[in-house]
Amino acid sequence: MLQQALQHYFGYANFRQGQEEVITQLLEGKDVVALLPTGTGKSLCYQLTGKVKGTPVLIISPLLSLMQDQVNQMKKMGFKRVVALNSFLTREQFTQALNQLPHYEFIFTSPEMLQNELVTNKLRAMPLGLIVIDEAHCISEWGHDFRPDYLRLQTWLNYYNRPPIVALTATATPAVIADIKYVLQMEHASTYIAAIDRKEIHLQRKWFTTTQEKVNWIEDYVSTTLGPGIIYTSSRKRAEQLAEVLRKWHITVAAYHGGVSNEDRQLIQEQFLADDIEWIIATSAFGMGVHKTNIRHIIHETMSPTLSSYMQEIGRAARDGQDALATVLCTQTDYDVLQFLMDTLPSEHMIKQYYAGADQPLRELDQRLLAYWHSMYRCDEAIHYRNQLYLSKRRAFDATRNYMETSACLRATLVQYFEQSVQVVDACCTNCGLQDASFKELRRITHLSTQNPHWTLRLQQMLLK
DNA sequence: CGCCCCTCCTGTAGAGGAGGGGCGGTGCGCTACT
Repeated sequence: MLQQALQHYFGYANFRQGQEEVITQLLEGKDVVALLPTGTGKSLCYQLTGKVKGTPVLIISPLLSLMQDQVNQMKKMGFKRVVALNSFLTREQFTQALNQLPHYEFIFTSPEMLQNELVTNKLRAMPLGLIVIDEAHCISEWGHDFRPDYLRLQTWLNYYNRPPIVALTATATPAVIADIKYVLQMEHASTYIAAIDRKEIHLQRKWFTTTQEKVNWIEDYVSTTLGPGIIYTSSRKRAEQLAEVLRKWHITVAAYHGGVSNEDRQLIQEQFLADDIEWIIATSAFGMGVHKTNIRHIIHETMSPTLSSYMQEIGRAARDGQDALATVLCTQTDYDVLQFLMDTLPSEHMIKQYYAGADQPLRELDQRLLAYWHSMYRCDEAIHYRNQLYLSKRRAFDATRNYMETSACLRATLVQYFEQSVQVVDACCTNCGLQDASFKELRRITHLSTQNPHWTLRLQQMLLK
């Protein structure tokens, strides 16, 4: 029966890993948290459920660009009644979309938009068949210290007769899954968890004494190695600087970060997808919704603050199943940068001042978090919450530090953070006999993507060194 | 931590160095202004 629906609406004969299990549970009216690897068709889970139930589906998505992509993709597939309710719409378009909301089969929106009373009233008045939280790890990753509207979902979803919820993600620790269930008010949800280990991604770690040595290494490596690849940096400025350095080698690169305009970001992403840009130098802004299959290298100029974000960032490589190399470059001073990036919570003093109504200069982010806490907690509760949050960030940081220092298998260290087991393969990482950036290893990795005509040129450059 | 920007100092004119201070990452929607 479900198989027939799959054939009828999508033209596929068989389900992929996890899809049938998730859809079956949803059709039985259960809530589901599904950790499915990227590229296994997460969106089919809610698309087919919506079609079978014949009632509108609400999809809560973290990025406007992601919504736009999915709407376009669904329209291409022949779904006509699809809308993205967000700030891209003009006032007129917005009013019109709102008035016709019950006529749509799939409604995409942001957690922020759900704080709009008109939107909420409209959605409550219509018979939703399913609520989807796309990229659900954002609840945990962003909700607590960046986008509190993710946590406001807890209140929003608490209404009589709400439809089943499915939370979809590709990367989540058991703690994050517990947090997702708590915020979404679905403690009894079924959980589908796929293995997250990606043995085709080899892990390399390199230590340096100065930042300049890292830059030299990157210059040397990228100028002799074919992409496509992504270099993650810890600041916008450094991304721009590195891009500048690499341009001197006539490599097609682009810097991508929060300071780049929306139009340029879209252009860069399209060019990267089309192999017109070979290397992207980016902050953590880059990656979500990038469905490029042949990424061969992920280099971290500075380690990600958490192993969850590291896993997500390297997980963008090798979606075609061929080998890829993820390299993290480390110096002692990185710890301070990482700690700085984690220690951004409002202080206890700020909380007390805020609750006392005292005038104090606040950064916009602190203002936002304090306003949220004030709406939810008493002063002592807010302080307690803040300190708990600090401790959990501390623990996450300790795990990151351990990855940077351990002499154990890097893959095992990473996968164990997600409380899963690992299948160690030969030369899986620096600590298991992977050749570090020796000439031979470079050539082997380079050899994996030889379709690019520049390849022979690059080889000559390497041989001349 | 390391970096960049700003101010101050020097000693009478201008630029360059010292030193203090702040910043560093992720996005939505809205409003006021061009």
